[in-house]
Amino acid sequence: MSLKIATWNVNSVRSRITHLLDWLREDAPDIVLLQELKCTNDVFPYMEIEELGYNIAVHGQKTYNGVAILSKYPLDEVITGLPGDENDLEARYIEAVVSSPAAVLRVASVYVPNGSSPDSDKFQYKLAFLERLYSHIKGLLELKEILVVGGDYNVAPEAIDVYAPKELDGSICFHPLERQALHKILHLGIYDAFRVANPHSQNFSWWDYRANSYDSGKGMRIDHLLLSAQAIDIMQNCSVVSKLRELEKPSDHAPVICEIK
DNA sequence: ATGGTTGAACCTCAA
Repeated sequence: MSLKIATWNVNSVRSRITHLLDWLREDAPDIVLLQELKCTNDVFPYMEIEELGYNIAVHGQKTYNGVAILSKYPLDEVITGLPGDENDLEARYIEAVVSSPAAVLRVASVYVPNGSSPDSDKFQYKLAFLERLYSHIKGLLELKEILVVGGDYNVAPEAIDVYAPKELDGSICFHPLERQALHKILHLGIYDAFRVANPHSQNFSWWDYRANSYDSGKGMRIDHLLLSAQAIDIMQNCSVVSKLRELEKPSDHAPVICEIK
């Protein structure tokens, strides 16, 4: 008995619904963490996804952001919004407990702010968000559960995770301050599933729509599945589902998927 | 390449 858990920034769930349904049928992930729904809860395409056997928890927002959890097993204890700032109303975090026959686990879907440019206010919001995520994950890890915090972190952890590390050093998604903030989260003792499963592979999860980036291999690995010790120790594999970036009208992100025993 | 593309909603913003 194993569980497939994936994260995917869909860049509008309504624009990507055909790709999403085809992929759910083909790869049959048990749990999917979605980001950038770009819609409110009332227009989320519940019916088509439920027909494939998924339970759904959505934290939507008009136009921007929006996160969801799809699960073949029941979802309980749903939390929406990242704790730590009651003035932050952006829909960038949802968490739930999944009860599968094999195990009970806690999962979260997170959409870290892009940050725009390192000299902008949005970058300060990104750093503050990562600090709040640090505090929240610190608390979750004390529960000593099987925990998966997956999403679009908008940060590439290491040089191998970007196409041109020297050229990109200091630019958005690869600035020392945001990398430090992500490393601080990892140093709590939560593990980057892709890097644990593939210590030396260069596989990106996002490619800019512009300048033919996908075909020229200019991407970054900014989508991550972070697993607690209880989860990483039973992980079997982790990979990027690049084929979804090759379809007509793709998301600019490809899913990342792992399997736990 | 101070460009380039995409999506949502409005003709601009965020990514």
